[in-house]
Amino acid sequence: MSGHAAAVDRLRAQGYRMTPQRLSVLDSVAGRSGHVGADEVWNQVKAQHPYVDLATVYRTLQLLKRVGVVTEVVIGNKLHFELTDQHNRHHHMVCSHCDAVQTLSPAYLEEFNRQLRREFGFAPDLGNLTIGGACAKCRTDTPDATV
Amino acid sequence: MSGHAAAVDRLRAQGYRMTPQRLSVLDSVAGRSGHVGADEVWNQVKAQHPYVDLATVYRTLQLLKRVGVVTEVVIGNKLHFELTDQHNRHHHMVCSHCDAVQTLSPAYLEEFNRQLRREFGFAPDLGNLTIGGACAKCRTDTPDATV
DNA sequence: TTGGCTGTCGCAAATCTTGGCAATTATATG
DNA sequence: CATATAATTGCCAAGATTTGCGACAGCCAA
Repeated sequence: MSGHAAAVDRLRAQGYRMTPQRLSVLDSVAGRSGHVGADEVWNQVKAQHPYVDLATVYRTLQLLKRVGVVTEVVIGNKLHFELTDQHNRHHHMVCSHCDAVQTLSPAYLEEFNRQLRREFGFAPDLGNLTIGGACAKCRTDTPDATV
Repeated sequence: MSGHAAAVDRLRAQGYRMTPQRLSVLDSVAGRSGHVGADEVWNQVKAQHPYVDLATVYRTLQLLKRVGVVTEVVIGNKLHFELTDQHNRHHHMVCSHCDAVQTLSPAYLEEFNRQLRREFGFAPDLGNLTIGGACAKCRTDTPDATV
């Protein structure tokens, strides 16, 4: 729970408040090693605070994302969230056939990132990047990938 | 309209049928230079075939996407579609503040694409890539981008 | 302390998207 | 050209996510 002090600071710094509901949502996301869906979070949160509304969970997840505490990952067509880990940043490669997720080191995109900023003034939020495609196992029946 | 012969062939080749509804949806997407939302497509389709259901539009768009005739682009939290243009492939940079969309040449990602295949056996579907971030105009208040 | 300002919450309604199912229709075949 | 059959549609409803709103609580100024 002490690990949440940083999150509280981050909220405060931007004029937001830490509430029991938000703490509970944060706990839920932090309690998993991988990604969590909003519905899973809700279920866990309700165990502690049965009255919490699903809308609050969604709002909270978006808020935590906005202040950089959690990272959003699009898997299939559901949103998942994971704790933002400054020391182990990574992207995601999601197989569109089997929904398997692999992580990818940011090193692979550094040059790309620089180019976008230099040439377009566009600051990509690559903490948020999810690359769809076919994983090694599912490659067989996939037509030529487009670049 | 003659351009749709290719689309019909593509459907046929995979055992699908061409129907008036589908033709109408295709017309609607083809009639715009940029992206179209499902609701916009629906409105246009209804002008020709008033009885067409929105679900049919969604289903058709997904179908056309599956056979490679249209490309799906996630903008804000809505799905948009555009005609797949083999001769002018591009990616999208979407500003998460103002939802502005810029296109990006695939050239920027060729090396990245090769790397992913070589090192992970992962075939990214980069025809579908959408990069979130902050555009030049909205950059000011954005915290440091993460890579 | 008293107000007032602002952030939050729960609830309900709205928005976007997908799925089930019976009726309809495109297409190959005779 | 009529027929069989499997794909497709419309309609309905549910799922997933977002938004508007009234009520309430914390915090700062006077």
